[in-house]
Amino acid sequence: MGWRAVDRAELTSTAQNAEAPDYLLEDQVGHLLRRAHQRHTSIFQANIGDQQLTPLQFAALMKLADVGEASQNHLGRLTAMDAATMQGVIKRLIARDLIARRPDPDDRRRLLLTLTREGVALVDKATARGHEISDQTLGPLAPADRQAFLKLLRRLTD
Amino acid sequence: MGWRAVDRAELTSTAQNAEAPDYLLEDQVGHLLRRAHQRHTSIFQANIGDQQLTPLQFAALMKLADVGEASQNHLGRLTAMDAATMQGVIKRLIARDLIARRPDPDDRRRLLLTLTREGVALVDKATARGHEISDQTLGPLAPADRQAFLKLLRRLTD
DNA sequence: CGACCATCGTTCGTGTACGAACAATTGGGG
DNA sequence: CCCCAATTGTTCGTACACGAACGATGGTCG
Repeated sequence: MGWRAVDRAELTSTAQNAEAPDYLLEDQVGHLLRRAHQRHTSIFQANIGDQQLTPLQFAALMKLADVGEASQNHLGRLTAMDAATMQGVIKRLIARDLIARRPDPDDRRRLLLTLTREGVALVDKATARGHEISDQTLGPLAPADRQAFLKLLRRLTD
Repeated sequence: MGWRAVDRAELTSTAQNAEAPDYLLEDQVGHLLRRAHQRHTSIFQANIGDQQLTPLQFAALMKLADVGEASQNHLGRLTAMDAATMQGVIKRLIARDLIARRPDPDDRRRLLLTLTREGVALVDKATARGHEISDQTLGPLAPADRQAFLKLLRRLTD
């Protein structure tokens, strides 16, 4: 716990406002959501077992394994990425030969995405890791609280 | 609700895997945290009433108003931003003349940050907005569920 | 058919995120 | 007192995130 000495020093620093402020950052949902998400990505990186693979790339791969084939925008909606973000994610996955892209014969605007053999292999290998990551992220919660938390969290998700 | 027609089309697309996949993206904490955070930043932008002000810039301002004065790294720890991220946030706030920077006479490594008069004025104006944003983010939850949710969320926050 | 509007993929610009490396400074131990 | 480890702020590179604008294609409706 290397933070103790540091934190003690922080407290003695510049406590200008003795009165309780009317806006406490630590109590705001947005800040807590951001920090929880930060913690999750940190857990992801430490456990996914592939230094290059990011959470969004993983999400795109898993979703593609789920639906089999999809256009970029479609996959973007399924994974909650806009078209511009999708560009970069797809580009990097193609560069690693994890997915392939071919024009849709029925709609010349669309590019259909599929997993390559390497992509399928990576999905197979990483699926268990993904579950471990989710478990570890929820680790601080009592098992009985986890479903309740997920249920509430899902309501804040449009 | 302009998504209905679109969503119906999605469902008819490419349902390759009839069996239930062993990894459902929609059920993973990380994905839900990301989406909830996305929704929050969207609510923030629509309600903060300052087109240029971002959630992190707002957090830095509010925290600075709270502690009065802090070095960059110190403020970074208080707002959960690393030193590199802090660079950009501070640079933009200084460019808008919302905060000022002066060397710490007791430690020549440090740069002390304080709110300018404009910064204080903006904080005063935006505090109520901040509370509204938090309320609206928690809007989908029943009032009785909100504290329970925040309590659980706080546990996933290191 | 032809005007019109939605959708698809792309690019640009700005703003988080963060690992890594760096020079300057500080504080502590020998 | 000197050495050394830790801290501070900075820069670089990569990867999300998303608004905005764009050209190309597709479907619809008069």
